[in-house]
Amino acid sequence: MKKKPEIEINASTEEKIKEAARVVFTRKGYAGTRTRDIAEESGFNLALINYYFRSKEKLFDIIMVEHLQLFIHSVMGIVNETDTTLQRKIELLVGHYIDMLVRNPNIPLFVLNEINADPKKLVEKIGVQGLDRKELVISKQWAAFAKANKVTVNPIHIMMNVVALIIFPFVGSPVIRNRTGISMDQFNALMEERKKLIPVWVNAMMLSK
Amino acid sequence: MKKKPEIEINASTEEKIKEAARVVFTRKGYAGTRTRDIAEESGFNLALINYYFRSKEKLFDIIMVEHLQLFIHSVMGIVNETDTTLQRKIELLVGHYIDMLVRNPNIPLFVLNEINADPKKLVEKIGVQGLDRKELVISKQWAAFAKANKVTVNPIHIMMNVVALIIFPFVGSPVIRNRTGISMDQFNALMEERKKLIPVWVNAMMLSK
DNA sequence: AAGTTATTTAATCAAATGATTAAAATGTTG
DNA sequence: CAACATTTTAATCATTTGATTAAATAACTT
Repeated sequence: MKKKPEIEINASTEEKIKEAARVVFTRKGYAGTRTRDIAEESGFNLALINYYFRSKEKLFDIIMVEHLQLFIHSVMGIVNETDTTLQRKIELLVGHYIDMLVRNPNIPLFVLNEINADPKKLVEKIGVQGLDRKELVISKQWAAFAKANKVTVNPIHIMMNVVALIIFPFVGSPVIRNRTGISMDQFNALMEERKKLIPVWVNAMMLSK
Repeated sequence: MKKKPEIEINASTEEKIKEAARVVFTRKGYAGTRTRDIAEESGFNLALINYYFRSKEKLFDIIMVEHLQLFIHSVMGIVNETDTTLQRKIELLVGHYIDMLVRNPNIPLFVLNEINADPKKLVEKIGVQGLDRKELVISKQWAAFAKANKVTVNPIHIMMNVVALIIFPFVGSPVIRNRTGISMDQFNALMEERKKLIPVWVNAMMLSK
């Protein structure tokens, strides 16, 4: 029976493989990734990745779940605060996501891609539900704000816009950098600016007639 | 020697294969598509697709070029008009692209994906340059507008925002529909609304302090 | 150190896949 | 219809690729 391996035996190798898988999957997608790519990236033998994780798909699922958790993590906390204003929440969310995306710029395209490849799978497999939107504090705050300011636009538009303004630059990064000729550093500086700009823009959008 | 085939012999088959390839490639990406998928989708034998187009990659390149042309097509005309206002140009561009995307909702993710997979390839292979931005009429219009209204924000932000507001909903469509529970028809209705809303929002953004 | 378990590797399999070939079917022309 | 060109197919190859196996190596326990 197991002696030392109480929970995780020498996490090093397993963790290295996962990290390599994360890199390759995120860059090339599921179909574009060969298990041999992961082996090479990790520096270990091909058989190792099947020894630790039973199959390419199992490994992929693990990576995907971790990515999605990164997306959802800590957000529920923010949106359900009772004594934070709607505007402040938007500031917090924008800042939180842009920070995360600067660190992991390839995640959005990867996630969107795989969701598109098989919409059901991720909805079923990874129950991302649990957000009964109408019950969220932020939803009520929006309703109150909309009423007070006579906002008539469908809130779905505003939601889409906030997400679009945050995420799209990262998805389109190669095109943007190619068309504008800016460097990666300059791009990141722009993203930093957006942490302050997006909330202002969103506010202007909500109040525009 | 060739008799009737002056230019294109029975375009039907070749065109059907291309159409099938367009469907499958756009939905599954390059790596995710097997030549057999295209054969099946087209209703023809596998060898046919290699008979008409020399290889999977050649066929893919053709599809990709057509998609990119669809993107660039007619836009140069709009942005270089001399007697159309900046605001009106934005309205025209937004309308043009949303119409196109409602008809071809899968193109953006497909294109972004493949650009990400190999940024150089598309830049080299398909010379999308030719837009010396500073020389465009719309650029000068922007400069004038910015000066007149004391706009200080980097124009790259505004460009990114316009593109983001147009394209992102289509890229995120599965997620959006899943989270909000709206149907495809309702989604398209929202997109229709955005043709009028986005120009207003963009204006509000440009003038927001 | 001996024995046991965990880790890693090289070699190999079977299925999937891009591509080719040779021949059959279809159409076209004189 | 005969001769020829074009279009389509079935069969087959050669690689690639996900996965397994059996053996070697390293680590740990007593």
